[in-house]
Formats: sequence, C-alpha cells, structure tokens
Amino acid sequence: MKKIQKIHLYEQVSQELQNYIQEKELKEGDKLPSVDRLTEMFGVGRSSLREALRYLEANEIVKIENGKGVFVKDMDTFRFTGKVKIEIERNSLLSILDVRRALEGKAIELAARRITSKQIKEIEACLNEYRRLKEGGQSTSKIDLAFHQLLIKAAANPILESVLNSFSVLYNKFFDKPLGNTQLFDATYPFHFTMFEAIAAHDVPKALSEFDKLMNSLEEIIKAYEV
Amino acid sequence: MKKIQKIHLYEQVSQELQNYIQEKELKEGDKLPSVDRLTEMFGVGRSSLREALRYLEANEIVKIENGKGVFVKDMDTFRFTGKVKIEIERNSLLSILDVRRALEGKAIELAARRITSKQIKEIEACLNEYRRLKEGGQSTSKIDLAFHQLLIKAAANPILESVLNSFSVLYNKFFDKPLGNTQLFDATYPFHFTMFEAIAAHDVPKALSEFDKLMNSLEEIIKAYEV
DNA sequence: CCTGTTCACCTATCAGACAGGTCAATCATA
DNA sequence: TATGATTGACCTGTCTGATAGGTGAACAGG
Repeated sequence: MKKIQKIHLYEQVSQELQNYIQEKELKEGDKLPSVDRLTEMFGVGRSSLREALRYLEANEIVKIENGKGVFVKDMDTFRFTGKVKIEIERNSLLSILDVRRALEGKAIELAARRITSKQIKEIEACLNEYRRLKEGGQSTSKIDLAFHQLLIKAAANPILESVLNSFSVLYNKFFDKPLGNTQLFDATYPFHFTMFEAIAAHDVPKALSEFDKLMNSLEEIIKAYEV
Repeated sequence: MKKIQKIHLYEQVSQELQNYIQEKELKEGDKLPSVDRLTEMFGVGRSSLREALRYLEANEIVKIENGKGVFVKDMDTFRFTGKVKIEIERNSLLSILDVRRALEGKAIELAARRITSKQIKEIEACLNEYRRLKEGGQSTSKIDLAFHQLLIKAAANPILESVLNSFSVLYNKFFDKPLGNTQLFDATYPFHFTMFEAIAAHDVPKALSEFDKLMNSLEEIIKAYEV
C-alpha cells in the first residue's frame, strides 16, 4: 500500500520558485518577478502564490517588501536547525548539560587562548557588577547571561558562537523552570571568578578545570533534584 | 529618528495565534478554531489569516490538514536554529572544525563510557565494510558518515545527537568542496580503527586522544590548503 | 539645483464563490 | 441485524476582482 499524499499547490509553487532561483543563479538581493507575473508563469492563483511566498519567507529563502517586490535572501548564509523533544526531567537536563559542557568548554578553552586585554577589562567590569548585584540581593540572571556571552565572544569563533547562542535558548528554557534561578546562581557563583582569573592568565587547563567544577556543581543540583 | 516599521497583518495574526495557543494551553494535536471563525475572532480577511497560518506552519508551530482543520504541533519540541555566514576559506573551516571537535569529542567520550556490546558489533560490521570499500577503491563517503552516526548513537544523548546531526550538514557542505573527499578520508582512515578499539575497550582517554589525532590531521590538511 | 507631482509598478488585504476533503449520522438493502 | 452507500455539516484549497497603499523614477516648475 502506497501512501498517496496530495501535494498542495503552494508547496509545488514553493518548489518551483526554489528551482527558479537555482536555475537563474539568483544571488542575495536579486529581485524575483512580480506576483502577477509569477501567477502567469506558474498558472496559479494569487493566493496560492502568496502562501508559497510566505512559506519561503518563513524559511528565510526570500524576503517580501511592500511596494518593492520579492527578493532573494542570502543563500550563503547557512541555517542549521534541529528539534529536540524534551520533557523536563533529570535525564533531559543531564543531556543538555553534557552538550553545554562540550560547547562552552570549547569556548572557554579558546577564550583562554585568545582573549585580549580589552576583553579582559570588559569581563572584569561585568564581574564587578555581578558581585554588586549579588551582594545587593538582586537578580543576577541577566548579568550571568552577559558574562557567559562575553566569554563566548572572547573565544573568537563565530560559528561556535552561533551554535552556542541558539543552544542557550534551549538551555535557559529548561533550566529555569525546575531549578530555581537562585539555586542555580548560588552554586555556580564562586566559580565565575576563579574561572575568569584562569582565562585572563591564559591558563587553559586551569580555566577548563574551573569550568568543570562549575558544571559539576550544576550536575549535583540536577541529580539531587527529585522529580 | 526612529525607524517606523509597518507590521504586516499576517505577522500580527501569527503573533495573536501563538498567544492564543499559549493562553488556552493547547497541546500537541489540539485543534484550533476553523479559518472562518478565526477571521471573525481577529477581524481580518481570509487571505491574511491563511498567510499567517502558512507562516506558522513553516515554523512548525501548527499543521494545516485539508478537510480537518488546523492543529497545534508539539510545543515541547524545541527547535534551535542558527545561521552562519560563511565564505569557504581557511578560517571558516578551522572554526567549523573546532565546533566539531567539541561536539563529536563529547560524543566519543560518552560513547566510550556507554557503548553496548550490540553497538560494538554494529560498528565493527560498519568498519569491515569501510575496509572493503577502501581496498576496492570505491567511494567511502557514505560509509564514513554511517560510522560517525553509529558512534553518535552510542553516546546515548538525544540532544547531543540532534545538535550534531544538524551541524553535520553544515560540516559536510563546507568540507566537501575545497578539500576533496578522497584527501579527507585518506588522512583520517587509520584513526577510525584505533579510535573504535579504544571506545570498544571503554578506554575514554585513549579514545579521545585518537579522536584528537584524527582532528589534528584534518587541521593539517586545512592549514596546508592554499586559498 | 532642489522640490513637489505624477505615474507605473508592486505588495497588502478583503470578500465572495466554488471545488473538494473528512467524518459521522442516517438510511437502504441483503 | 449487519453492511455499505448516501447525505450533509464542517473544513481547507484555490481563484478572482476590487481597493488601498508603498516605492521610486521621470518630469515639471521654481
């Protein structure tokens, strides 16, 4: 039994449009024919065509600009996507943590190697602010995020940065809920400073071992967390 | 001067729809009101609404089924996306390689810890096939991919697997072109076996050091590659 | 040279109409 | 009674004509 599946018009059209772009070798910013012409070319109605365009726009293949036309988006920009089904439970959290270990660990290794004195000063300022907020009993979630982002920047690897940034959304989303922010930040607080010192001193092994301690303390929290 | 930007109707509608889903706490598979009702609810025309739906469908938030209605997709499935602008040049390749080091290195560490005897046999079979193809002078790109995927599976971390899989698309896309497949596979060939042996023996440090050698040889190739 | 008008060309959005998919209740028949 | 066809309510799919409004170039007047 073969599964017969209807192919929606808008889907065919979006396929054809992509072929069109490929065949004509259109590059970023090139203009596609107007909607009216495209409906003639493909022999479909305006609505189907517009749905196809909207679909492609959502997938960042084209950009529709009012009054101007439809334009090709940068094809050299590579988009990676992935989906992860997650229930909030110990194993998922531990799995996420492992990925963070891998990614951010590498970032810290690179940062310890490549950090500039200017970046060191920036992070120092950030940590001072961190301390100030902490001692004032205020929320440290934003400043914590800023700290880690500065570190990632210091790693000077744009691809790692991109992967890590998109991953951190996942990370924050699933760590905020079960484990309170306070708990998280309290446990990791001291390691921020020791780790930074090692990075500033370009001491790669020390930085990594401090990062490991930080992660270990998170792991402890998760393991102690009862579902 | 503030940049005034028009918010398209379809965009507002798609926002509202997402709010609607959140507020009503709709879960996977739940049905949304029909298009006609939604047009009434939001006071917009059919086409705007359909474009909004198509947009959400492209973003995997809803699924439109002909004759049935519009359904919510799994909201617990987290989608991470990122984009990377890349020119094919040494630095980009090295940056990509660093990310692979981080991600696949972690996978190998976990695999060496958790691999089962069944998985060991599978990978053994894979490597035998690898050797056969290699000696027969045939293309080893597919079998190489299969090998790495089996290793990743053995790491038993679904999130790492997902991130790594989406990343490997990027990886392959940008490594195939400048550096010939043959060159790539020749250099890394021997390490596949030594690394596997270490993993099968649950020898984590050895596995990692073999992986490091493999990555180093890739790095050499890239560095020797003249733009 | 600068400025405002006009016009051709586009996209944005709506409303109405018809085609066709889906499902369940209903009804006819063996 | 059981089975299978029919019908009708409820959807989405698609087309079309109309109107509104954004954009930029050409053009005319100061």
